Amino acid sequence: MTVTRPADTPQAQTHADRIFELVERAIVSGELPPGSRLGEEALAARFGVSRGPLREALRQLEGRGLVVRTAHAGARVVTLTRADLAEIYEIRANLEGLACRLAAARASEAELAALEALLDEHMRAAVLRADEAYPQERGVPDFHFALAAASKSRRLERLLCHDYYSLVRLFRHRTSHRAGHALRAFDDHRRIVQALRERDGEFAELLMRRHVQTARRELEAMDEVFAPGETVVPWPGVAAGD
Amino acid sequence: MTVTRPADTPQAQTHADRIFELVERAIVSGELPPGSRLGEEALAARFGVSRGPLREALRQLEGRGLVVRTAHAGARVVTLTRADLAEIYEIRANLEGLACRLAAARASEAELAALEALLDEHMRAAVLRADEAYPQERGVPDFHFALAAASKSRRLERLLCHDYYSLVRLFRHRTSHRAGHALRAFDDHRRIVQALRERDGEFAELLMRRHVQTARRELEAMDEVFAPGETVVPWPGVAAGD
DNA sequence: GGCCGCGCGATTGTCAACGATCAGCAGCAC
DNA sequence: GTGCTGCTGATCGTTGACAATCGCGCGGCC
Repeated sequence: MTVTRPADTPQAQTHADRIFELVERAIVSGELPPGSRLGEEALAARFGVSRGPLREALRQLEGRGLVVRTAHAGARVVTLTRADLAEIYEIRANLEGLACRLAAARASEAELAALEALLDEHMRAAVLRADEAYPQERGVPDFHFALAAASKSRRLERLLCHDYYSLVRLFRHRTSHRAGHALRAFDDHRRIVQALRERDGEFAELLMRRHVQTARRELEAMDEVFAPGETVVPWPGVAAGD
Repeated sequence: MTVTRPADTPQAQTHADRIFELVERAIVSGELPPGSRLGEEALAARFGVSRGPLREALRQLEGRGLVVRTAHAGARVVTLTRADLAEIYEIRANLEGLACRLAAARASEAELAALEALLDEHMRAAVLRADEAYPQERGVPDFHFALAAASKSRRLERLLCHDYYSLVRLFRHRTSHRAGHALRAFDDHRRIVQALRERDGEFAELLMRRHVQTARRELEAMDEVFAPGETVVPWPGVAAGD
């Protein structure tokens, strides 16, 4: 009983894992803006570790698409273009649609009830602060996360929540999220859950695809998502190489 | 102009990148069977590098889903279960379907012609050796690769050809690929290209989904894909944890 | 005056050694 | 005989230092 569960305690995490999460959070939150250089020594000093674990974390972040590395030239935070947004949301629409289709067939009654309770909670939160965005990372779990879990496909869930959500948040982190968007999104979610209730996978998939595509169009409409100032090219030098 | 292109010469590759590819190839080819332990020192000695670059390569492989790492316990080649096969092929069917839909709308005439030429070449190769499998990694480029490229979505292409194809080959590497499968697959491919020619994205998507799902069912039918002997559980100890 | 080559600084890639942690086993108490 | 405890061997995680490479500014040359 004196054994501390290594899977639960953050102590069991190795330094590289912790640095990975910290840098990921810094990138997604905008603290490390797109295109900014990630010097190894500087980052290592900032997080109080050596360059070894940091390099491993950087490799992992590269695999997740959050940083781009060029040999002997260092790592930078990825700079996403309009084409990237279109591609990411196209893929995400399909994948989340698949999650809906699977969830309609596999979700348990308890999971459906949990989804509905989640919607109720979101509505209450949205009513409380109408000017605020749709609740995210405010302690209240995300709708898309719960839905991915209900698909009962661990790989799909990991792909959606672990790999792609960071990229999506990279786009959303500076959007002001006017209230109209939150209400429309909430309505979409409600309709999707209803389709899930009726076990109509095809319809749920269609609704989810349209929901994601709507979000894409909304994001594409605002320019401030991409460039902080007016720099269209990520950084001078290698741009169209790969 | 005297500059040797660093992106083309293999010299520009760092050790970690090279080790990554080598270990990936060893895993996919079955040289490192599923569940086998990947001791750092042994691998480092085998490839003639230190443990530093090797650890980076292992991290990258973990991110790609080819190895599983547990802190302080080492890395092992991933052992894919029947559930994994179902999940992977379900996702792949959707993604390749998406690639078809995009390719139907975006592929240039030259790309379509190249796809048809590829099919001709495949047919000739299949006719030459009817007992052989569908031509793969024999110098002749893969059909699915060309199609992913034709989708004009770099991220989708990377996801399909770079991330998921290794997993698929992990399943296929020991299947004997009887001739019937090759012929049916070739016929599927021909029909898909025809739909692409007619710019019928919906139909091409449907065909591709069924094509992948058929491959899935065929793989599920043969037991030798999963366990080399009769060990159903990957390795004793932690099994259902994650 | 403009362009080319070149050395220097900074940064990355790599290595070998140190401390930390876990699995397995011998030994002892019950 | 059985269960626990402490050790030991091996392996992983981490560190600091060394070598290789690239970008950049200076000087020389056309």
